[in-house]
Amino acid sequence: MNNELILRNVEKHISLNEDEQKFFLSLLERRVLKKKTLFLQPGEVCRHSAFVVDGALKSYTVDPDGKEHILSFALQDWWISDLYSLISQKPAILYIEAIADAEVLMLSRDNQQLLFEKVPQFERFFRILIEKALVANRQRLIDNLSSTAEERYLRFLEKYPSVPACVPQHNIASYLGITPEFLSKIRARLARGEGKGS
Amino acid sequence: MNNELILRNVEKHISLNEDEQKFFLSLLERRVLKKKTLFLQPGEVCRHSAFVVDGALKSYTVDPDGKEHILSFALQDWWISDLYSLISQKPAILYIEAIADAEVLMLSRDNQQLLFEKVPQFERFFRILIEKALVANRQRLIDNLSSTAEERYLRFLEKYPSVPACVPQHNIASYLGITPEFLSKIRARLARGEGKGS
DNA sequence: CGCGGGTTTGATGATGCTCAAGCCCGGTGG
DNA sequence: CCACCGGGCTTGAGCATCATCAAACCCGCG
Repeated sequence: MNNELILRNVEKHISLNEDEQKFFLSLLERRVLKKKTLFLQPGEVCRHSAFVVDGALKSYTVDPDGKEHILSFALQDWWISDLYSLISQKPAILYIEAIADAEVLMLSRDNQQLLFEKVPQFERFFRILIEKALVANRQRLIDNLSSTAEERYLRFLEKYPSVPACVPQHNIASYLGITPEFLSKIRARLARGEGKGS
Repeated sequence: MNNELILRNVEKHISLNEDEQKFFLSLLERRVLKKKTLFLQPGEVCRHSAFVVDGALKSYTVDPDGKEHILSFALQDWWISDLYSLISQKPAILYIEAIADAEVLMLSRDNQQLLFEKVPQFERFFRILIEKALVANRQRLIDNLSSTAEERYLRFLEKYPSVPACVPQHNIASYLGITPEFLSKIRARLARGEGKGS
């Protein structure tokens, strides 16, 4: 059953009794997204966090030259949203889009407030989500400042081993901040067993 | 008077009556930091946010090769802390250090809680600080993914025109993710009036 | 004066981009 | 069933960006 997934996700950090579980589930809205459907786009205000039950999403910006820069992926069992727009209720700058057909559970900002009032533990839960977002962002910045593309790619594989299966290569390149061609060459080199120099 | 500065800083986003101002000020702790003094180091739990009354600080990590990577500067009228450690009360990974002799006003996590109870507006104020941190981080990631060092440097000058006066060049290079030598070359090129090509 | 740090300059080489072509492979229409 | 796309991945040649190393310079300070 679908709801098991999100309950287990939440119960990684807090524990709920049966009533709390039911109440939480009652606040969620299910939505199916076909590949390439936009869940959010710049200008809109982000009113929901989304929990991915199945499929894959990405969040990204498009720069003045029309190039796409991916900020995050979200596969099964991950949360995704534009945290900035969600918190501030100002217009988003990000796109959030389905990479593959997907199914998500949406929690609106209003329902989240209700949840906080009735089950204060959730304050803790979502605080932890923000912490993780902050840390991930910071770590990624440091990686970009200090490592080569090959190192970043290897670290990416360690950290998100399940991503490459669901996500086209050129999206991973965009996430790493390199061109698809160059990622391809890195992979070729690694496949030949060369870390870097023969 | 020193306290005027922080009051005006806070009142950019919320407005306080006289009692609230006094209460707020009573929770702050003044501290003077000599150049090169550490305000926070990895392993410690970050218990304070710091408002810079005067001088300059930086936050950074040191990678396995011993290279320093600067995450943020803080000059007069800025806040600085390790947001992750502060929120989660887990050990920090960052250093925070005085670049020049500095004077800060510290707000401890406990006093911050008191403040939230007595003057709930401050919830809003600190939420705005987190939003800004998130946005700045995101924007910087995108810049690093999409722009050359020269573009990043120019954008840095626009965004923080007052920083170069207080901060040694090699620190700016570290912030931008390039070597001091290369930053020097960029500056030479720009000084010659060449944006890039003759 | 001499020392030490930060910045500059130059030569050389690695890293990553651009452009252009080829390949693989799953659809789609005849 | 096959021919033909078209999108994504790969390959290669040539070029821009940026790092490394070493030396010189500049300047404040003991």
